[in-house]
Formats: sequence, C-alpha cells, structure tokens
Amino acid sequence: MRVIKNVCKNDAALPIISAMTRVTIKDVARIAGVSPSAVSRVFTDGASASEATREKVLTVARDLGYRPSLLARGLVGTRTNLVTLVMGRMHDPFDALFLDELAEALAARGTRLMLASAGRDAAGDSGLLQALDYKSDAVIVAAGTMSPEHADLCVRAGLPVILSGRVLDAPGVDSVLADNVGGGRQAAELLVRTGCRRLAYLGRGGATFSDRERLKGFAGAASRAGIEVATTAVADRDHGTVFQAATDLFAGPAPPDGLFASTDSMAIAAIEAARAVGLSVPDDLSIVGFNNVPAAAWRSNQLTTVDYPIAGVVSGILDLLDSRLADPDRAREVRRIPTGLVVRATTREKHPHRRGCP
Amino acid sequence: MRVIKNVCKNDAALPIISAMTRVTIKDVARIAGVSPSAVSRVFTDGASASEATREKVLTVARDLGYRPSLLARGLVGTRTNLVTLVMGRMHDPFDALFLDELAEALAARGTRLMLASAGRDAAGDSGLLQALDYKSDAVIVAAGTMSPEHADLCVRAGLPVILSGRVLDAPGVDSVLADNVGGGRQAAELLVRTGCRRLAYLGRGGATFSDRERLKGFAGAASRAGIEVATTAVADRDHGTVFQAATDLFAGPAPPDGLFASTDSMAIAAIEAARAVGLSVPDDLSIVGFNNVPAAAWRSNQLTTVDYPIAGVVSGILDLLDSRLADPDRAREVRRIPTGLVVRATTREKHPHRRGCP
DNA sequence: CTGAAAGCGCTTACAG
DNA sequence: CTGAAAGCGCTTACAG
Repeated sequence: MRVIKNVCKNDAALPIISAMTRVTIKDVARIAGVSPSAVSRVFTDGASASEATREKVLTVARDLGYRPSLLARGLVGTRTNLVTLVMGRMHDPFDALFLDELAEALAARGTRLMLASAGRDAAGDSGLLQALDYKSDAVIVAAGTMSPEHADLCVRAGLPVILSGRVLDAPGVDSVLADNVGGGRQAAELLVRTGCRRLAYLGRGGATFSDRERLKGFAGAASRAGIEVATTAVADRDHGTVFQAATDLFAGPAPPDGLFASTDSMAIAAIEAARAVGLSVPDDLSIVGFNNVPAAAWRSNQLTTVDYPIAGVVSGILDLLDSRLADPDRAREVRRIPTGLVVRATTREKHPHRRGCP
Repeated sequence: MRVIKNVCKNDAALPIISAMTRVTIKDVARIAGVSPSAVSRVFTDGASASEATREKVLTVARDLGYRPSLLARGLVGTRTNLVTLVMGRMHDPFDALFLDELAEALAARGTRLMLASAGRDAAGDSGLLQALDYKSDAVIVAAGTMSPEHADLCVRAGLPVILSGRVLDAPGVDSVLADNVGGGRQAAELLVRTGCRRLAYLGRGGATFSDRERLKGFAGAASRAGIEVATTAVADRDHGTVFQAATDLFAGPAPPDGLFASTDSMAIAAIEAARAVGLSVPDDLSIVGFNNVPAAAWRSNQLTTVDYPIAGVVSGILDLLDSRLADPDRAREVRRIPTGLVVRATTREKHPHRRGCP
C-alpha cells in the first residue's frame, strides 16, 4: 500500500490526499514538527497545548486535510459519540417523523446515528449486538419487544439501553414514551363529552405496547362514564385491511357512535369506511386518531386526534442519554410525555345534547 | 480498568461478561490454548484453520460471549461493511419508503448503515466527512446537491460515491435513479390520450433534480402533442402551501384540464384544492402524481400516478456498490430504472373524445 | 495449519 | 506544556 504513495500526484489545488492514503496523526506531527501526542491534544477538547503548538498543528492539519479517525478514536477512547437505533420497518408515516426528529436532534449535538433493523428477530437483539460491536455509547430501542435477558446483557456490558415507546422493568433500562394511557383517556372523555354512548376501539389487538396502553386509557375512562368499549383488532395495519375491518364494524349489528383508533392511519381508513357505508362523520359517528400526522390535517380528513409529543419524547431521550452516561449506576427512569388533543372535524361540538341548557 | 476485572462476578447463567470488560481475541486465544492469529482466522471467512482449532475456538468464543470488535477490524482491515447514507429531512412519506427498503436490503447482505443528515450544508459534505471518518465502504447520497469538488475529494480518498435520485458528471461517481423523464412523458401521454388539452405542471420550480427531470419529460411530450405546459412552482412542499397554490391556479384565469404534480403529496393537495373550488376530478380536471405512495391508493384519493420503482433503484444501488468495490477504477455508470403508470380514478377513461370511432 | 511480530491510527498516563 | 512508551483489539504477511 505504502509503496504507491504519492505515485499519483495531485493536479488540483485541493488538500494533498494521495490516492488511497489516509493522512494520519503522524503525518501532521512530522510536518508540524511536534509529537503525535501534541497533535492529539490539539484535537482533544480541554487538553493542554500551547497557543503556538495549537496554531502550527491546526494549520498543517488543514493543509493536509487531516481528520482524526473515528475508528481509532473509538477503539482507544472511552466514548464513541455513536448511538445505535433499533427500528422496525417504517410502515407508518409517523415512523419517519420520529426518526427525522431524532436524527436531527442527535446531529445537532454531534452524535452519529447508526441504524439497526429489528427485522427478523422480534427481540431486536442483533441490533444490540451491532451496538456492542461498534462500541456505541448507547442503544435506543424503538421497535420490537426486548427481553429482560437481553437488556441485562447490555447493561452488564456497559451499554446503556434507552427504550422509546415501551417500558421494561429491568435495572438500568430507561424509557421515554408518550403518555398513551392519558391520550386514550383524553379521547374517551372527548367522545363522551360530545354525546357518544357506544364507544369502540380499533387497534392491533394488543400486538404492540402502545396499542395496549391506548386501549387501557380509553377503556378505563369510558368505564368511569359507565360505558363498555367494544374492541376491533386488526392483524395487519395495512390500509385495505383496516378499511375492511372498519366497514364490517360499521355495517355490523352494533355499530358504534364513537370510535378511537390506535393510530391516525387506522383512523383515516375508518373515515373512508364510514363514507363507504354511508355514515356521516361526525353526525352519525365520531372518530379520534392518535399521532397527529400531517395527513390528519388534510382537508378530506380533518381528523380529531391525540397529538404525539415527538419533540418532547426526543428531548427526553437525549436527556436520559446524558444522565445515564454521566452516571451509569443511576436508577432507571421512565418518562411519560403528556399528549394533547387536536380537535378537528371528525368529532362533534361540545355538549350537543345539552343544547338549550344554561 | 483492568483492575476491577472480575470483581463483580456473574450471578446468572449468561455468558461471562464482567462489568465493563470486553472479551477480546486474547481472552479467547488464551482459554482455547491457541494464538490470537488462530482465533482471528477462525472468524475470517476463507482463512485456513484446522477443524480441531476451529471447534475449540468456536466453543470458547460462545462460552465467553466473544464478538470481534468492528472498530478494531475496521481500523486494520480493508473493508468495514459499513455504508453511510446522506439523507435530508424526511418530510415526504416517500422518504420513509425508500429508507426502509434500502435499510432492509443492506441488512440482508450484512452491511451496516450509518445515517448522516444533509442538514444545514446544502452540499451534504459533513456527511461525506463522516463517511470518511468511519472508513465507510461507500457513501450513498440521497439528498442535497453534491459539488464536483466534494465528489472528487471522496473518489481520491478511495470512498465510492453513489448518488441516488440525482446525477453528477464526475469520474467514478455512480448514479441510480427513477427514469423521471420517462415518467413525466408517461404522465403527459396519458393526459393527452384521455383528452386533456390545457396541461399544467405543479412542482418545486426546479428546486430539486427530480423536479427538473419530471417537468422536462412532461413538457417534452406535451410539446410533441402541440401543447405548451403552464408551470406552477411552490417554494415549500408543505400541504397547506401546495393546497393554496393549486387553489389559486384552479380559480385563476387559465385553469388547466390536466395537471401533473411533482409528487403524490402535492397531487393529493391538488385534489383537495379541486374539490374546494368545486371542480370535478376527473371530469373537469385530470390529475397525475408521482411516487405511488400508499396514500395515493386511499379511497378518497384514488390517484393516478407514476410508480417510483423503489425496489429497482435499491437493488441498482447495491449492484453498483458491489461493482465499484470490486473495481474502483471502473467507468462511472448511471442507471435509470423505468417507471410505470398506475391508473386510478383521477384521470379519465381512454379516448373519451373518440367515443364512437371504429 | 500455526504462532511471533509488526502495524492499523489514535489516546492516555508517565516523566520531564 | 511536551514527548516516549504502552496499549486499544484486531489482521496480515512472514516464517516455520
């Protein structure tokens, strides 16, 4: 390798990067007339280096186009500034919103992001291993169900695990999530308040953590109002499947007058199903979604929904990341970010049945 | 560090990973009674090791929970099996579809994916630098506009650059993209064929590479049919902004009877605008989108659109990646993947004005 | 097939 | 403030 160094001279006025040959700390040290240690210190925040040295090194580094190898740094250093995110397939527009916000926030603080698909193994443990293999500072798990065993393995290995959107009662494993239970409650209270009496929940049949929590909050609040919730479960979150399930529900023997869907995507499919069977929304049927994705605001949907506090969840994750890195032994923390209701046109005005009351 | 090794004994029947202490190749070598080189060979495909050695090493490695450090491997080896993807903000559902497919395809071949936001700098050069810093096998650029200078820098440094959705005429820089021009042509031909005569293009005003190409194909085919295309540009791709622009266009002095939008998202906003101003789609106005995102198929949209061949583009990228790694000096290649037309309900039946002809 | 040695590019105590 | 030395965890020629 070294043999061909400089065989191919630069012909342009660009940094002197010979083909295939990386500029190393030694090159900079040699040309600047200092030791590699000195160069290293100049590139390390808070390390001691005289102004003269700093200037010499910086100049040479710039001229040579030197950049410290993150691989070498990671190998020897204690922190890599790298975080691994375990995600599932991004089948819902919401997933992109979340990833976008997280990626942006991490980039803003100079943290690199590596992706690992939860993919085949439900536990997403291949993602954890990948995080370990690259010595990630932490792994953020936003998909699948993590087993306590795997979580424990990571924590022992010194890899902080932060769960997004799910909770695991394992020592050292932090969680950040939207207050799904609260959001479900808000949905139920809105529907009840606006006169709905036959409430239904359209969800994944408990297939995901969020789905279970949202139903719990919804059913709980409904129950307090003396209403029992009918649930419809759909195996696949695909639009067509949900549309069909909703159509069956609406055309069935006990159609609801108030529906809460696990996600906006499902709620939108329900709106279309309502139209298909000739139900008027919100006159015959009120619908509430969850997430507040852009499509919820579209003119043809105007979906009332529970707003997922993405920014809050993301900053919660960064917060917990910092805290955990600062103190690896701190107690686990679960942070639930409050949701808000965004009332649009798929629910009725307040108190329609109280019209005329004082 | 080493001092605390084994201070905290394992209490469970899990691999022996002492707190904070990584199992290294030396540990495995020592316990297996072989040299580190031997262990390395066992973990290297196609390296020579006797069956006895292999078995011993593998057993010990499993018991100890040993995994080769990718950092160390990357530092010393010639390939890292790591690819960096430069993406912009994921404001369109399409972005998630693409990333999802790419991530899945890379994972399937055992390649790790690192994310770099194009973010602030339009050139996305920070992403390139990040790719360099981690010794990525290649960088896939799917956002922003890359300057020839930066591309050249990467190629010189031995970092293959693969452009997705854009083309750059620089040596060694490969590209894969949907045939935008062809797609635009298909849209125009469909509209003309179904009787539209006043064609309009709703796009980003040439802000992106795709936008320019789609308009080019559309306007070219329209021109061959003797029709001049009116273009409407929108600065922000936000739904509300597009809705307003489309409303203005439709309510303006020269409303079109056939509209081609740069993306499905924009086309859907246009559908809603048409409804808002009382235009009937497709009777008064035909609309064609681009991408074929899930929402295009929704009952309330039923959007006729040009299908973006995501799978084809992704496999093209992997293909070019392999080729480039196998032969770094090969000529640059631009691969355009054919698009297809998905005809739904926002365009008319064929030849409505020829009704009665033989 | 196998091990000793050198090296990847960097940082971290350690003396000065 | 500075440099020599050791080491991070691995692989790659090089002899055997």
